[in-house]
Amino acid sequence: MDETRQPHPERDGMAATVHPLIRKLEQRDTLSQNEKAALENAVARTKEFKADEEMVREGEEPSFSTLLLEGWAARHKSLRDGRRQILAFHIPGDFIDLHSFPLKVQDHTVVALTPCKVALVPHEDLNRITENFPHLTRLLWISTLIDGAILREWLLSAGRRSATEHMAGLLCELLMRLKVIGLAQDNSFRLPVTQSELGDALGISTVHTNRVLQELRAKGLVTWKGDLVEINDWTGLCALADFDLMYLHLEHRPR
Amino acid sequence: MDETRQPHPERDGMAATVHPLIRKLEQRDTLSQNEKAALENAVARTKEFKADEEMVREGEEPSFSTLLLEGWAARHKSLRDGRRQILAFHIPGDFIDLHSFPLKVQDHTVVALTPCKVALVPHEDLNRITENFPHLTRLLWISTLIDGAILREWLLSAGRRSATEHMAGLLCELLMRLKVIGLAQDNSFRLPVTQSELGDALGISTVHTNRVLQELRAKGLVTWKGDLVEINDWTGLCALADFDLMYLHLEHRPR
DNA sequence: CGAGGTCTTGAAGACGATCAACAAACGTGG
DNA sequence: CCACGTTTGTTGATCGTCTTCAAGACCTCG
Repeated sequence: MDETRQPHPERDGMAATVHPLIRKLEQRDTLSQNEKAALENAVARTKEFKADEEMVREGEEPSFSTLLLEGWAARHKSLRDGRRQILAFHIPGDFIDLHSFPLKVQDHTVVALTPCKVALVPHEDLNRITENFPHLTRLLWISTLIDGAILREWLLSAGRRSATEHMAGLLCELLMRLKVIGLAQDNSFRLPVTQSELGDALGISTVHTNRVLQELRAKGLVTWKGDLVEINDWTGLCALADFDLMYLHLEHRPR
Repeated sequence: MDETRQPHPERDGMAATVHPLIRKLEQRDTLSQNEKAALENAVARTKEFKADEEMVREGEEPSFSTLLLEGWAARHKSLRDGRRQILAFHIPGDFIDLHSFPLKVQDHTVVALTPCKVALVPHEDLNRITENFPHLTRLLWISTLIDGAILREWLLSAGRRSATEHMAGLLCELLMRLKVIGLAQDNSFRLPVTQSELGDALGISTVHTNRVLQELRAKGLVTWKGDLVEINDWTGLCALADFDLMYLHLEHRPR
């Protein structure tokens, strides 16, 4: 069974927690017990989505934000004629619509790529956090800023990297992000995403996506076994992509 | 003389203020007198840059953030071999590196496209704002989130729009943003940006940029007189670009 | 076992890149 | 104010990456 596609129904009997978010934040700065408790208490309830379900829709004004606990999701926008661009891949620990808290209106759609489990965090609780926990507020702010930093790298890739370089860079990024939350061991991870979806993320056709992946395999950089990706030549992949992980802001420091 | 290239040395004898930022924020929500004063007081000093000077550099850890008061600037990232992507155009009222306040490290460079005047806002003052003005903090947060929303639209354009559609969309966006700060009258504005820079923003070559602009002019959508752009057919331009200004989050509402 | 989705392959064509050259505009110094 | 060099804008020709269309193989799941 595919671990990322099938969430554990009741991992060791405990209720879902904001654990992957805390892990992500603690990668960047230290959290006090109070701050962790404030995050835990902010979760009103959890919810599950099936694959391909829309989790948040463009134009909505949600009264809560959605924290991804298990599964993969993607933000995307489409043009009227159907051309679609994926704007981000999201993994556990990512707030998929935290920006709708200050912004109020959701300006794009988020879809579940696999079955997903999420925590719903009411905006009034987030408001309370901004009133009482300035440091934690900055950390939440940071998590939206890292989304922005990744977006900038994606734009650089879309504009100036070849399709092959772009794909290489995406794989580098995903490995690093998955490692933070413990979903990648060594240099391999599960990527439960179709080639069509990968193409929508790079802004290329499905056919070309297929050829790009073949090229990466032919060069001995990566191996695919089902949805299990193994990076065989990390150095080579980084060199091809001109990958510099600075943009992920993984350093631990006072923020 | 070109108004945007040549900042007024001493506009009616007053010192520079954060006025364009306040104008930008008040477009989205109401500011109290205290909040406006807190912003004004946060400005340590102003500074000027010549055209083509780097205002913030990748890898720096600035102790202040930079608010653009006059002139145009651009964020960009480059690959090792020199391919460059412009990630955003910035106009007065934009915080060009507010994200370096929570993030600490600047992950890309910002360059002055014209002579620029900026206000320097020490991070310790911003910290004080996050401690004492939660609502104002959310508004600052919003300003980084709008940058992110624009970035998502740019990524959609880079990935899925043709070069011509992309250019049309950029012109639509710039007109709307310039109107907010009073730098566009009717449907025309000064665009002190070379075709090479426009190409770096769209991720296309300079030659192709030139041909795209010719196409827009041939279709009667826009007219150029030096750096003065006039949009002759707003509806047509929006239709070509599939432009929807929702992503600019211009609505006034409690945040 | 059949059906629908996903992956793979080939061929033709479009969009945009690159190279090379020239024209126009601009700023600077004489 | 003109002369001159540099930057910016324009044009044509050729080339390459990626798209589109079409079809077939594979694979997973009911």
